[in-house]
Amino acid sequence: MPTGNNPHAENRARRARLKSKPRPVKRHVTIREVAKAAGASVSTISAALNNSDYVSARMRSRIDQAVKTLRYSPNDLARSLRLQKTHSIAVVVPDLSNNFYIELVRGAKDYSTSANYTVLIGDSRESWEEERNYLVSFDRRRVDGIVRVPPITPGAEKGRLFLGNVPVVYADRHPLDRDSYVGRVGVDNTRAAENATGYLLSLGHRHIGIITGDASSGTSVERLQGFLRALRGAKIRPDRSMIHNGHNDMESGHFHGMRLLTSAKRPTAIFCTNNMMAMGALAAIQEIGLACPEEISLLGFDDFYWATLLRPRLTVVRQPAREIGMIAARILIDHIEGRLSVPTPTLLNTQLIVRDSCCPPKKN
Amino acid sequence: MPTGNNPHAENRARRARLKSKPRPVKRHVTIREVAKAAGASVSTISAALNNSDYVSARMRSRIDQAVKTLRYSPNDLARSLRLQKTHSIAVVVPDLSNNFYIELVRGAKDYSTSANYTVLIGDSRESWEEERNYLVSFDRRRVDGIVRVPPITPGAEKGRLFLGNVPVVYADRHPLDRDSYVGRVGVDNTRAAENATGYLLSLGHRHIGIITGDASSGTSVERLQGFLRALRGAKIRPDRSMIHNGHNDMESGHFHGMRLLTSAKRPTAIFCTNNMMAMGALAAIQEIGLACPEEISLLGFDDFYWATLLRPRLTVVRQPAREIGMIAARILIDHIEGRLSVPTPTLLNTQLIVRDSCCPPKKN
DNA sequence: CCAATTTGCCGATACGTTTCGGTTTAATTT
DNA sequence: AAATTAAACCGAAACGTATCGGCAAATTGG
Repeated sequence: MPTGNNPHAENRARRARLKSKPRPVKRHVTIREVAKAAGASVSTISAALNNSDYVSARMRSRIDQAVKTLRYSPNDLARSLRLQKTHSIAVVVPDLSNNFYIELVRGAKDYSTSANYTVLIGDSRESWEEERNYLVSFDRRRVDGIVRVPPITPGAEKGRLFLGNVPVVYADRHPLDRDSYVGRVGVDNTRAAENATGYLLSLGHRHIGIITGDASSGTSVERLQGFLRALRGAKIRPDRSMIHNGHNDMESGHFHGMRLLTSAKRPTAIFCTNNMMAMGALAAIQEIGLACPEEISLLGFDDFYWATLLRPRLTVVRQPAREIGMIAARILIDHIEGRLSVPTPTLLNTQLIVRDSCCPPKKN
Repeated sequence: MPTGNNPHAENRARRARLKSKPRPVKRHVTIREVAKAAGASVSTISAALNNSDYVSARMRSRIDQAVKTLRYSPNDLARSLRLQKTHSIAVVVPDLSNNFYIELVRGAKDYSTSANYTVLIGDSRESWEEERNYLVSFDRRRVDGIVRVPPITPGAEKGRLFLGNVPVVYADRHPLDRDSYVGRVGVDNTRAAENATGYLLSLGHRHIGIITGDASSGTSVERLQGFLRALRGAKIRPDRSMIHNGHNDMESGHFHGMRLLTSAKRPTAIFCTNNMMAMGALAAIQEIGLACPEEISLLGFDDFYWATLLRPRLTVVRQPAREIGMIAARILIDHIEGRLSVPTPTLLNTQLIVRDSCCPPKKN
């Protein structure tokens, strides 16, 4: 029995009022109704459901029964509100149609699941505005942390959004300027690009074009630097006209591929710093009707499951996408749960997957 | 000033207690602190933020000020709890690495955004268990509705989960048994498959293999039926050994492609009822070293952006993936907001995209 | 057999919002 | 000038859950 003066009438009245306006179809069953059905108090139900505390076997089975017949589904909104914790993280990537990010997301998801966290996915499509929308939305949802792969586009991130106090770990890409984060995981881009370029050099190429991402991204810059370093190592003066900045999508790979292939001094090889641009460049090659690799070698970054279906089968630098996602999630969750660590960048190894799209240049 | 007896001490104490255990790093700014900073009451802040009600220009600017300096970010958990509405829907698809579903998700997302709804993405990877996890998780999050593309696998959905009262619309695939839903959108699979098969017949093929999905899916069944109907229309007895059931992934496309291609009476054409299996079959063709399309024609279902990069460029039945997602979201949201409609299936048009992977069979 | 534990359960409170009904002050009407 | 109305704001009560201190009853120890 309620101890105070009877609040039932009031409750009823308020409820009716609330209902009157937008007329929600059907209410969800609450823990209170379970309590009534099981002849127990709300707190007991709660205790039983979070199987902690003392609750007798008899009571527990009565509760299970009630839960089942009422089809009770706990309200995570209320739960998270009370707990001041959602047990969820967000992963925001720039392009879900890029298989690399799917793998990354899946890695993050799998780790999170094993750590009892839920994952929310954002797909910013290389747009700062879209990404911002996702970030504020996730922030308002009070995710416990965010794995972020920011867009790369000129114009950069204007306004510099501040997410409350949500910890962020950067994966794959990272911003150039000092941004606060609790972790960062990716690959040693400079070394990977240097090695890859070295491979082309070893085949005998001296005139190599590169299609890389925008210079506002640390990742793109590093890959370009690796490229340049390899050239310098081989005593080759980099040719300004051989360096093109794309947007990490197929279209700009195609566009800049076209420009490279139709330029006065056509390169004998093209290095693309991500998979989408490599595909775009391949499209350009096919369109012009050049024989690949005989007339033009093509080297990509990121592997993808249909790379072997292409003709020629694409030679690429493989990044461990799945691991990047897993480790990003791990670092993030470790931080959330107070297992601190210094935010030193975690760098994973890349691997050059040699297939058919590169060969020595034709002598002329 | 508080009117009752001073509750501050108590609050402080409880807060300390709450904090003591897992030690949350830093609390979020609440509307109450904004109220204090702006010298207004909580209800006024709320009114201002949801720019409704009467709030003077002066007050509004004071509030804006406070919001900005405090970096206030409203708590959507509390908001949704109070509102009994999350303004979000979930989209659960079976395979995010299949570009078809990315497009579908993006369509749903774009429509939802325009209707002021947020989208949560689930990727069940063709696993009933995974899908179930997503569904109950989204249900507990109290999404307002779900766009569902269930997995296709033998073993089917055991236990038949009941999501509270969350409205569901099926997209692309739909279950065979009577399941309750508020809408369903896809294509006329039977007709699409019949037309596609008709195209192969018109090229002169009489011996056609098909790789389709599991028979537990209405969609797969319909596509198979369309195939059979076309054969019957051409007075051809379907050959049981030409019909293979895969799992809608590349691996099974490869597997069954192999079996078809190495069978005693090799077909002159193969029809795959989704894009992943088409790619798998192509891999098999390449592996065996058959000339496509001269020795074996290949026809796929679903278009994808790199279909023209493959050699031969793939001929496919294109489904309007993006539209399917958009319309699914529209139907769902219409339902949520009480704009009712009869749950009659919405069928969109497919289109046969003729490229290079089909040609008349060789005379022998 | 009584005191001290332990076991099993319950009531009340707070998490951060929104909303409804009031209340005060200012503006308008009679 | 008094009475009505409008404008601008506020207090309190939920939304559904978890937790903490209490309180009986059952169990134990001496």
